Amino acid sequence: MSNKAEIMQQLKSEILALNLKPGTILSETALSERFQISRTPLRDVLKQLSLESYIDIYPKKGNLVSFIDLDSVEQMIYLRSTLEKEIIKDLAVQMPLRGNLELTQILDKQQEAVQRENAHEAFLAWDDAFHKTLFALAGREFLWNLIQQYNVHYIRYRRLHLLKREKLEEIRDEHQLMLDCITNHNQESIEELVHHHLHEDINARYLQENFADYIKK
Amino acid sequence: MSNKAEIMQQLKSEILALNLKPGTILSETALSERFQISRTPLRDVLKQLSLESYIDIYPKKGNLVSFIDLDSVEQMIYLRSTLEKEIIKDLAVQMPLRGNLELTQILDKQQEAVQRENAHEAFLAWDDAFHKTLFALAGREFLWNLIQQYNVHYIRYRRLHLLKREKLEEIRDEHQLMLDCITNHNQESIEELVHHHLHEDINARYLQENFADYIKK
DNA sequence: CCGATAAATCTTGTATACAAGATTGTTATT
DNA sequence: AATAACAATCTTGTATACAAGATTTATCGG
Repeated sequence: MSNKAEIMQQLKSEILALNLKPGTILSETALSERFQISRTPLRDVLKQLSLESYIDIYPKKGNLVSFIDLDSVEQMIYLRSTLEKEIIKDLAVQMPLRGNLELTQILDKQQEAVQRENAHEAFLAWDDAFHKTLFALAGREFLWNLIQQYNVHYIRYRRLHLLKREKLEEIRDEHQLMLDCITNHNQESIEELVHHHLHEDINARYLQENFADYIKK
Repeated sequence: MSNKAEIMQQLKSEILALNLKPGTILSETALSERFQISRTPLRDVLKQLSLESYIDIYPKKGNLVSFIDLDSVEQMIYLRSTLEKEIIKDLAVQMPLRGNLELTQILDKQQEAVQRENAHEAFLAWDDAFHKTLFALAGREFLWNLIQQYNVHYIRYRRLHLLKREKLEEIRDEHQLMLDCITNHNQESIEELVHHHLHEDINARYLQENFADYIKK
């Protein structure tokens, strides 16, 4: 572990996995000892992390792992919901041939994860893969990547929800319904479907009560 | 002119105004002499400029003002169009009381700019103000700011179009129509209106022919 | 003259010493 | 004991010397 890209990836994944909890101090000197590298390249990494909202830099005071910003979460859900409605409607008009196969394979893997115990991580990964593939098939990978750069708060928010199996099944089934709409060229139900799919599990109160010290006030 | 924020603002505005042309080399030593500051803080500025696509950093080679990426322009227009359809529909359902006055005042100023000669800059500024205010009234300033961080290519693209007066009048009139839809709670025409408004002046060929050396290949 | 190789000179990347602000702890005074 | 002033020690911010890669120039051989 020595170059900047690796260090950044490492810190990002620790923050997203909540191993580095919101509020944790990331001091330059401590990190430079941990990664055996000088402060200068480390500052590059921290600068980028702050631009992507992983950390907050307080000049001459220190760097804190950012608290989860529920407003940001709501805004990103609105953005994703709006965009995905449009993208899925586009796909219902025309989709690349390979699309049906790719999406079906992902749904199979996700179904597998629903059945397994302790497969929460895998489930979320296949969930992401499904949505990312929708963007890609519509030629909107650019916008998927743009969203990812602002998704720290949303990703951590979602990870804190431990969803019951029935909920996982519902999510997976809704994916199936989306694919059905696309293949049947049925634009009618898409808006409501996508809106429900992305807004359903907003439960700010649950987080406020159980993880108050992770949340931005 | 000495602190980092000022330097960044200065470089951003020179790039957006195309005073710094795409492809121009921004060497650290040259900039450090110009701004009378050492390379370290300058590198912070350049890092951020690259993350917002103002420049491209080629490691150990140099920093170039980025070429205008027409794909990015198209993607951002799709994003804005999709979002603004939703936002204006939201406003047609409910808008803060102050909204009507604020938007009307902006439209007046923009009308003034249409009449004046050589008011192209002012026209574009009021155009931006109108759209920004729509976002703000809908409680979506967060998303407006997000878009701005990826707008280098779109802003420069739009600036290269020298629009005729008839075109300016059309743009301004469409703004008026949008406001009418909102106040009349008329959701019907919004989709088509917004789509036409943002997609109309895509004329990649014009740029390709007249500013080929500004465009990313 | 042409081409290849090497050297000089660009560029940015990294390490580190020092500057300066913020916080903490201590001490003196009431 | 409480408070104010000061000092020590944290933190990050900046300047600069040096390292290392990339490019250009020069030199030498054919």
